[in-house]
Amino acid sequence: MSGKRGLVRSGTTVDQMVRAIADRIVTGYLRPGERLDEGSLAARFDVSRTPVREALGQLSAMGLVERRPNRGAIVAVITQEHLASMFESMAELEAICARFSAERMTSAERRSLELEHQGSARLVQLGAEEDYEYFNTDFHSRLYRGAHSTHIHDLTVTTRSRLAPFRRAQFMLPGRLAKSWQEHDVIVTAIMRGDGAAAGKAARDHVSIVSEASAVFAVPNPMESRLSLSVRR
Amino acid sequence: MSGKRGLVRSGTTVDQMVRAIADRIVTGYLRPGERLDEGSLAARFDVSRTPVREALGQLSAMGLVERRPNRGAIVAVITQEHLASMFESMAELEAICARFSAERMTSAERRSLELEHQGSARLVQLGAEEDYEYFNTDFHSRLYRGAHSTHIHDLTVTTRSRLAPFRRAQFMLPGRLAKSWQEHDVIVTAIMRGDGAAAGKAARDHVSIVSEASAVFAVPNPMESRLSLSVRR
DNA sequence: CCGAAGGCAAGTGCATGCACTTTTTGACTG
DNA sequence: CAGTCAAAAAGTGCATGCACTTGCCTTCGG
Repeated sequence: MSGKRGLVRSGTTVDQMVRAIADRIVTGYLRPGERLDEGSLAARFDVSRTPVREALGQLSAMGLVERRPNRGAIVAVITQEHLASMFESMAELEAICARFSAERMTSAERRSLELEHQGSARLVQLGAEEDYEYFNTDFHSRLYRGAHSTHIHDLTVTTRSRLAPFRRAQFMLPGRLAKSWQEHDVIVTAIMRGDGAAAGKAARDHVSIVSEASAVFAVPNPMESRLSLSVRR
Repeated sequence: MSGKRGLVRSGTTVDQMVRAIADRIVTGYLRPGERLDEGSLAARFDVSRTPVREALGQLSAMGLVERRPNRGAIVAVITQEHLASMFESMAELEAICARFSAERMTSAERRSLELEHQGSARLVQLGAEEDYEYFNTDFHSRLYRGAHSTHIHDLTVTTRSRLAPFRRAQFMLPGRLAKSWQEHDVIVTAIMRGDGAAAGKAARDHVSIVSEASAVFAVPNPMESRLSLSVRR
């Protein structure tokens, strides 16, 4: 090995590669359809191709990249249809989490949720988009954890991360912050009074609205992004 | 390479390994906690360690195996708690599929579902456990597909496969076949009349019952299965 | 007889190399 | 000048090798 790795964090090299690549995909730095060349990635991270290959395999198992035998890997291309399906699933998963949260959250969790939610009102007034986005992620995480079910939690988190590249679009819409807060408010209120059905419905509606906002920005046709990559080279 | 592989089916070597190992885990041939030695697996399938490692990585990403850095891989050990969480998720996912099926199945799908379901009554009368199990898998697959949502379908299928090792126990209970058929019947009836809510509830209840039946057979403590492996060597 | 230290065997983690497949390129032909 | 074909280039798939880590077992001091 050529000494210590460049950007070491923790875990094995493969784990680091998985995180590094997943990060770049989820944040949109690597675009759907973009070619993932083993050699280049290996050079880029200063490792051999072996761990890169393993990382790509795992990412492919997670659905973040697509692997065509003998023809390399690309960042997973998501069709309009599949995207809709993922948002739909997300809405259902959030609904489940909200419902369970309403039924199962400890009083400490409830207090904390409400407190944070009320605090976020300030961010809306200030129009602090970025801070609100940060809070928003936290808010949803609380719901996932509040369901007190590790597997539901995992399914939801994974689905959410796969949707991440498509969510960024939503905040470009005017008045989005206030709207989002209102929707959160309905969810929180339902949870506070232990009304699972209402919390579930509110959460589902919340996601559905985000979904509609994002759909507009989705890639209409896989071909497009596939073409764009040749430019990059 | 040492000529053609022993048990070739299709795809790359790694894919075959993933399927082969996943199969052995899901069917219970490999037991939770059992050691997965790279060298032995490589010898067993007559490949080098490289594809075995990749396969284990992917299986770990899928949650079927657990990898401890520098300390090898074992078949994922599922705690009582996590198992409960998975059954719970499964119930919710099945509920979603049933609800969507009730709302979205084409008339051809409905007809076919009902036909197959009615046909399975014979298997119950005959007490054909194995055949019924085969039909049962098919029945549920129809519901998953009937939801017309690829992502929900995927989530459900993966969760189901992870639960597979724990489901085998259910048919040991007497009168299980008739009970299962009755439960299916409620689901089918609700789907036929397009009643999503009823179909969802029925499907959820159906899984919950299986869950209770299986829980009894689950490993009470991870330690136990971890110990059993040393015997096998 | 118990426990710590050290060495050994087994096994993992990654780099490298070679065979094979796909893609590209460029000369040649109709 | 477009189309075809072959050879080179690029890139993937797997095997092999070596360094390192872990767990075990021996050995020695207490």
